[in-house]
Order: sequence, then structure tokens, then C-alpha cells
Amino acid sequence: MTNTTTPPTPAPAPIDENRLIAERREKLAAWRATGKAFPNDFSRENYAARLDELYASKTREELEALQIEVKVAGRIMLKRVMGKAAFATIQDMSGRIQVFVSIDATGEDALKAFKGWDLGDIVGVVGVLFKTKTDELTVQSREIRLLTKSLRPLPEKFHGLSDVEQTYRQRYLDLMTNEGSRFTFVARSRIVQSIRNFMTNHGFLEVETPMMHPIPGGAAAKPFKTHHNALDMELFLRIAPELYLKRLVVGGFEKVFEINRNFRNEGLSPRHNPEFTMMEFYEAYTEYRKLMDFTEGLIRHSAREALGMEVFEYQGRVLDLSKPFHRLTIVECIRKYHPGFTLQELADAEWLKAKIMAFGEKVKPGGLGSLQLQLFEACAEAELWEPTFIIDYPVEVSPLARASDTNPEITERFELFIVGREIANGFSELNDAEDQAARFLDQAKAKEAGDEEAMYYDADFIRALEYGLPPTGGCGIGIDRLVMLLTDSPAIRDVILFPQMRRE
RNA sequence: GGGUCGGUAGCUCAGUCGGUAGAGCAGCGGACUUUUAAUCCGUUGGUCCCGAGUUCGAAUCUCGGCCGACCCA
Repeated sequence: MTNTTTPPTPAPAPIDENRLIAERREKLAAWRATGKAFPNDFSRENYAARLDELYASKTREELEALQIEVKVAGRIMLKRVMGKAAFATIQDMSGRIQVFVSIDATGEDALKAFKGWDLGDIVGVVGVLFKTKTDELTVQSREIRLLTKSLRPLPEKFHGLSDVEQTYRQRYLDLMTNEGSRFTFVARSRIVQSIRNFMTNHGFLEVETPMMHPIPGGAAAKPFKTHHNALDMELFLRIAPELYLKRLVVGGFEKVFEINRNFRNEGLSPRHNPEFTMMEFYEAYTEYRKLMDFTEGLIRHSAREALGMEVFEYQGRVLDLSKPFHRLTIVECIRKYHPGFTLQELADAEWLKAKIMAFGEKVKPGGLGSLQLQLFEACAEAELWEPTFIIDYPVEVSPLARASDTNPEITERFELFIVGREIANGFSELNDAEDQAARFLDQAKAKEAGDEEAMYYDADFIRALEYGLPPTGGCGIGIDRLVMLLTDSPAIRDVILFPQMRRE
């Protein structure tokens, strides 16, 4: 709410004030003195891009005959002033359109006022569509009003904002000036919408489970801690919704999904932000192989819906989502990229440790399966450009997954890799309460032994399983990473509107 | 946490061997009724990220710090 008659004095001292801002403040003061500053009675009726769609194909003569009156509003992005007339390019949510202001059609006072307005100011325009000499669709303004005074100068009009730090810290500036950035976040919205539609069309119920957990669970990760005063209780921002979603399946919601934030107290990188978005879904009476088919369909669907295609380029290299995704076990995948490694060697713990170190990685303690997984991460994971499901993860690193019926050392679990990055993780759920309790105990031991990412024993989750979880499959999909793929973004920060930054 | 690179006008960027701080855009003044990164003439604007050191003299060299990007852990 702004009182247009009384200036809000004294103005608080803003940060990084400069001469350009001071000049704009003077213009604002003059505007305020008219008693008509910051009006909110302008009714925008047309969007720039829509007008272009509807009328760009009309000829000058056709438009002249039609006399289409429009009301557009937006930010002045470009301004070209001549003696007795002027052009401006204004931008709204849909795009840009040119506006013509002249003594003849708009009036001398309006033109004079317009000349004093700045790039970044927000205006409302009433006028008639016409085409210029160069056939650009333009609004011949009959009326043009200043709606909002912008006090800060825009980034350079041609290069836009290129300081990467500023694009993240002041995303509004990035969105104002960078078309590519706007496209990315519109695409993100469409991708999320397409996933939501896909899930609900397949009979899944969208739910919201707690973001604050008394016991952090569902993943191996360090949590953020917080405190609830009234309950005098330590709480953790969730690292995953998994255990709550499975409680819902116990409750009879047999097909559920949640699209929401997870929080992990880890470093920042081009692929990691402390808060990130996951879609997790659970379906009763299915298992991991069917889950892979479903996940494959979901990803293909979101590419089609959001991009309109299944074959596109990521960072200059073709990515084809239309072909069936590969499926390989961890050992098969290692041998695909290193055919010289024999099955005997890959079953030899000492050989595996030596190889992991030879690839420049530290060896983490673990059994054969864990060592094979570490070698896979060291020598094969980054090669998986084409969509590939890696299957048969070892039990010891999969404390929530159902063990294989044929080999108790491995689980019915997969991870999906695309362009060398993990995109999804899913498995047949462990629904044997006693087995789950034993696995939690193993995790608790590992935690005591110093593994900070090991899981806690969650007694209520065990209690829920003891009531009976039907055979169920579940999968999590990293939405940020999927959006990176589909928008050709190299860093997770490019697909998160306000990525985490150090304090300014 | 370690390594590499970077931080100069509101924005985009130059700045040689250590010798008075530069351009374009934006702004301000002027000309111009179909421009479109409008054009033309004139002009204002600097904590060279911060601090210390070396030096007659530091945006420039050295050290420390802050912030960012990338790579590694």
C-alpha cells in the first residue's frame, strides 16, 4: 500500500546508493508531487506475445482497417526518442512489444513525460495496433501512463546481466534481462506440471508429508538441525520423505507421490544445492522391474511435454531419450567400459581396493558389493551418457530395499544415470518388518562406529511395517537434475531460482 | 578443506614494462515524427574488493583476508 500524497520520509538509507539512483529519486519526488504516483487502476487486457501471435501476420493495410484497440503494460526495456515521437520496447510476462508515442497520437504532454521516464520503469499503454515501415507490430499509443517508477538502473541493455554471482543473488534482474533464464524457469514449471499430470493420470495421490522430522531418515545424508520451542524438541529438516510415504502405503494409500524439497547438510557444487527438489512415488503390488519401465515412461513423457521432443542436445552432445534405456548390473557396467577386467578380478576384494586407488579414489570400508560399487563410481558412472539403469545394488548400502530372492547379498534396486549423473533411485521396498529392524540395527552400529551418514533406528516406522506393508515399489527422481538435462543447464544453480549463497 | 582463475564507473569490459583511470551502454544537456543495441554533438560519473608490505611512485608486484567461478576431496 502506498500513500500517494505523503512522501514516506525519511527514506531509510538503501544499500549501494549512487548518482543514477539519486536522479531517479528526484524524478519520483516530482511524480509524487502530482499526487498520482504508483496508480493501480490500469487494467491490462493484452499480452505482448499473444498480440504477436494473433496479428503479426496481418498486413499494414489490414491492421489499419481493423483498428484493434489494446491495453498492454510492462517494463520499458528499450527507448528510442526522436524530436516529436518516440519508440519504446516494453516487456511483460509473455514477451515484448513495441510502443509508439507521438505528438500527433499521444499528445505533447505525454511525449514530454515519456522522455523523462527511464529504462526499467513500468508503464501502461492504451492504443491501436499498426505496423511500422519495417513491418514490426507496434502499439500506436493514445494514452501512456507511468505505473511504477524504477529507482535502479537496469543492467546493460545489450549484454544483459552476465555477472554470475548477481544472476543468482538478484534473480529478478536475471529474469528481467535474460531470455534464456526465463525460458529455463518456465520449462521447469512445465516439467513439474507434466510429472504431476503423469502421476495423477496413473492414479497416484499427491500428498505432503512433514519437512521437519524428529528422526531424519530415508537416505544416507547429514541433516540440518532445528529446534521447536514450545515442544522443546530437536527436529531435523528432512533428507527424504521415504519413510513417511511408506507409512501412507501401510495406511492404504496404495499409490502416492510427493514433489517437494529435501535438505542435506553438504557442500555446494554445480550438482548440489543444500535444498533440492525430489519427486518420490510409491506403488503397492509392483516391483523394481516394472518400476523401471514406469520411470522410463515418466522421463520420456516430461521431455515430450516440456520440450516437445525426445532427442535433443545436452552441453553440445546429443541425448536420445526415445530409445529403450539400457539396463546393466554394476559388474556388467564396469566390464562394458573396462573389458579387460575379469569376473574373477571383480570378485576379489584386494584387487578391487587396488583398482579403486589406481583411479585416484579413497577406499571406503565395506564388503565385496560395496567395493564393486566404489569401483563403478570411480571408473564407469561418468561414462553413462545414454540413459542407463544400473541394477543389483548391494544390501549393505541399501538398508531400505528388499533383498533379491536369488542372491541375499544384493537388492532389487536400480539407479538411473543420464549424462553421467544420477537422476533416479528406486527399488522394491523392504516390507519385512523384522528384516528392516535388523537393517536399522546395522545402520545404528555403523553410526556408532563413526559413519555420520548412517541411518537412525526409527521405531515408529518399524511399528508401521509390523502392521503390514503390501509388496511395494518406490522411486525418487531428482527434479533439479532432470530440469538441468531438459534445459541444457550445466549447473544446478541455473535451475533453482534462488540457490544457496554465502551471506552477502 | 586443497588447487586454478577472477573482482576496475550503475551495467558490459579494456588497462602495455610499476609512472596522472579508459571505452561502450545507461545518465545529464542539445538536434531529430517510423526507430529497433536508433543516430549525431556535448558532458557528468571511480573506496581500481578490503588490509598490510615493497617502492620515489601500486589498478599493476608480494603477503593476508573477503566474495565468486571452475576443478579436486
